Amino acid sequence: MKIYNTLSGTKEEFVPLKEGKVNMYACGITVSGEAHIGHAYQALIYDVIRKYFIKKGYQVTYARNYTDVDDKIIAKSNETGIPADEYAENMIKVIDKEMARLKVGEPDVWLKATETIDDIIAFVSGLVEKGYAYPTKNGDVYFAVEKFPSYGKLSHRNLEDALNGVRIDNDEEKKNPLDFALWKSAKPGEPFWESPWGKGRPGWHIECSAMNKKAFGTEIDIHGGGRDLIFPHHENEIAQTEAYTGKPLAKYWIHNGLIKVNGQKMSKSLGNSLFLKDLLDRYSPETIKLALLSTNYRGDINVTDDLFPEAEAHLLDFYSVYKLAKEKGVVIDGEDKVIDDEFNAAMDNDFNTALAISNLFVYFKKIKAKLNSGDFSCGNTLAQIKKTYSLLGLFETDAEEFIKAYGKEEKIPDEIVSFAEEMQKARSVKDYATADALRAKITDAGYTVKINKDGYSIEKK
RNA sequence: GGCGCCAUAGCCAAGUGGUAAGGCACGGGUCUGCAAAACCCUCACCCCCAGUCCGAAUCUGGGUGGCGCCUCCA
Repeated sequence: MKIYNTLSGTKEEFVPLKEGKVNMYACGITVSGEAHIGHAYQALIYDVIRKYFIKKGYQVTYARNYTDVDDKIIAKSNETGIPADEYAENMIKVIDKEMARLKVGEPDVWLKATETIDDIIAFVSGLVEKGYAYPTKNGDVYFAVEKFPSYGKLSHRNLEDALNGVRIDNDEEKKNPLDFALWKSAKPGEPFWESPWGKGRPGWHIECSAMNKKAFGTEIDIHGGGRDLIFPHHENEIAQTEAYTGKPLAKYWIHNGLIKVNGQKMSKSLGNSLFLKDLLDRYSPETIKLALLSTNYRGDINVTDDLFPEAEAHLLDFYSVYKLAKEKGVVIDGEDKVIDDEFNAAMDNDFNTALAISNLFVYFKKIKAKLNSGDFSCGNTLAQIKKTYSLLGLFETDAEEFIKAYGKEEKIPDEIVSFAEEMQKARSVKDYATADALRAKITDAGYTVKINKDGYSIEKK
């Protein structure tokens, strides 16, 4: 099994720290707003990865966090008048609900920054004691990057490189512009906790280090997150944890690509964020998953107008094969080892869900051909596809239900049906002028009539 | 400016040494009064240059182009 490790920049054979066990951690959401498609993508990927490890027989512990105290949350709190902790708590509930709607599995361990404050303070104290961090007279505590020689090893930049890019105004109290806050003193009106350095709250990076330590102790197998977190977030996590524990934070670092919308980065300032809620209102959860998993997790996904509609059309097509098989009396049961083997082979190569999904088209094409030629020996294959691809969250709906819910066959108004009936009558007596006129009426009303061997069908356009 | 990632047909997208999966679109065909749908078929030497090798989309070097990060970000 191969995994691309950001740390080495190569695909590596996966060897767990402890045989048969996988400890993984993924950086979750800062709950200053609702979940967007990028959050969903990230949550989905690590859930799939977790499930695959379980399938391979590993005992997996998967931890995820919520950052529930930060500048943006405080800003939102001031904006809305809702206390910051309450705002964060509500947002977590909303996000959890949406993720559940998408049917993304929950991690084994949920962590929240505000529930880890004691650990964070102990962590920061330890770093100060060891000389890796220093408090300022304002009550802030900074990590001294120069004290950590391998700073930059994840993002592959050295201190000089990184320094080169610094472009923000810096706190004069900092010894090095790259030093980052472990603890921030509270300004009037901000939420705070008592600490050896006065009233304050944790910096972003230290939360993850402390939560990781809380959940797993020292070194973990896999640490994941969005690619935008490599620098500085994950770089800083490494510095903190390794300075403190003297041991590597994680053996494998994996990073998923980001979502773009029509070629542009999704951002608040551009106003082009796609919220999970809106997508779920328009498409089935399986559609969203199929679309997102059709690209390797490391690549960016460019969401264009037809990405989701196309995925939904594919799913409808797949489900229609199940429906057809059922109608032909095929008993969907049994095993097909080839399907599962091919799936595993794809996933063993850095979780290649894109390849696994493209295989589906080949399978269904063959099954369809079989069914149409009167060969009904595909019940085992159909059963296996359901079983194997449930790992990606696909084919978990009853075929008829799915088609009913997301297909184009909606209730057709009686008027339209009667037009179609008349049209058929006209056609039977070769009165094509009348037939065409009726067809035009139906089309104008927003429907399409399809003539086929057995009669006709009407679809909404 | 620094660092990183990427570059495969009109579009999306697999493929890490042996002569290019899959999807969408296009084109052709079967069917059809017409049309739609369905089904079948067709469609790329892999950004450029040089090198390594019997052999490279796949490895090395150099270009060119795009993106990301360096400020909060999944």
